[in-house]
Amino acid sequence: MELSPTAYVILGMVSREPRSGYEIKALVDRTTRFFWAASYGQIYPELKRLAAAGLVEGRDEPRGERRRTVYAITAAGTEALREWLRRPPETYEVRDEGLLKLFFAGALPAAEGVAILRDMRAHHLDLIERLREIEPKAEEKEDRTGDPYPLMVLYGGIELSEWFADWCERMESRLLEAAPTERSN
Amino acid sequence: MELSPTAYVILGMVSREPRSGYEIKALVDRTTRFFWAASYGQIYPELKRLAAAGLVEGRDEPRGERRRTVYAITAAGTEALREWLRRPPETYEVRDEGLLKLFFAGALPAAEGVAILRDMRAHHLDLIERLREIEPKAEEKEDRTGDPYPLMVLYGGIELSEWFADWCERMESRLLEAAPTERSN
DNA sequence: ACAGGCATGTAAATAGTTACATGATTCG
DNA sequence: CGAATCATGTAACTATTTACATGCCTGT
Repeated sequence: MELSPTAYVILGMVSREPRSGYEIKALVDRTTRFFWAASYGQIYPELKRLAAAGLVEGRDEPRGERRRTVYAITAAGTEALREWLRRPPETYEVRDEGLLKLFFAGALPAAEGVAILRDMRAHHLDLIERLREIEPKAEEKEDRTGDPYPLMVLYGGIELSEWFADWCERMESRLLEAAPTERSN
Repeated sequence: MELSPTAYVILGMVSREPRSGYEIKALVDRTTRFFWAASYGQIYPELKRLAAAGLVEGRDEPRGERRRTVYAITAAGTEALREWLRRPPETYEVRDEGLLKLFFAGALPAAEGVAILRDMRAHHLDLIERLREIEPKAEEKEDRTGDPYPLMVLYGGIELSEWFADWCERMESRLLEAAPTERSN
């Protein structure tokens, strides 16, 4: 049985403790979103498919009058998750409109490539800030669970963004050296 | 008129010289594919839409009996491309199944996270090699056109992959230090 | 009373890939 | 001659996002 990567995101998210679709979405938004996003439109139908396949089990756990279904992973689900984790990854995709614009920046008057690099840099700086906001929670969680991987991935994301922002800065300087703001020295 | 980023890829590709859909696809595969892919299923219909909108112009230029339509950018097309280049980028998406697996690696027995990092590292090393194969062609092209951006982006991609491969290596060592191959001191 | 968060879900639209069909040309 | 490449295109499928609908609960 072939599952989509998004199915494994869900499996992974319920593997430590049972969660509702809503909680899974919230968790994804705080964690994997940066390298693997998922929307309600995927999560709820996928939960039903996984339940039908016996990889998770839903249980009604209403809070007051508000209905709520939490899903727990089954033995078969744990097996499927591990089996996936052991297969080499297949998808590695980047869709970066900034790099795309930079690639075509030759269609613009000389100095304007610099503006693209500045936008890209600002974006990564902003991303770093948002990732740093997550940090305390992730650190606390590592202390509680002893699982080093989520924090490792978070630090990796921060470092990567720092590399990217730095690269933008270096390329900006290089462009400015090559074409010194128009009439210079 | 709102165009998709893929439309701008096409506009960018025909902005320097007229090209056929087939040539555009081949170019994309050698260049932007690494941060913005496009398939025939997108390119041919999009070329017709762009032609209908007056942003490109198709001309029949058969080679022998083999029919062939090359598309040239129009003044309006150049304007649309420049206008897009000046807008700040919107999309920045990464879909990295390796990072996803690493994130959930806690579901695996201790030592196995290392295997994921090794797979990721191998992938980036391989990517570096493929990018280096493109290098000579890109350098030669920069000499011919004087456009520094495509090569800049290519070097950026290589450096990024090098950073990534190095990070994998460092994280691998860290895991091995933390859990020295089972039963230690 | 109302805003905001909790909770589940679906319909419609958009995006994108894959596979196929067709046929010419070139090179070994 | 056959394989690879040039060349155009479409149909079917899969994935994914967005927007909406519904309704309860908590805090101000």
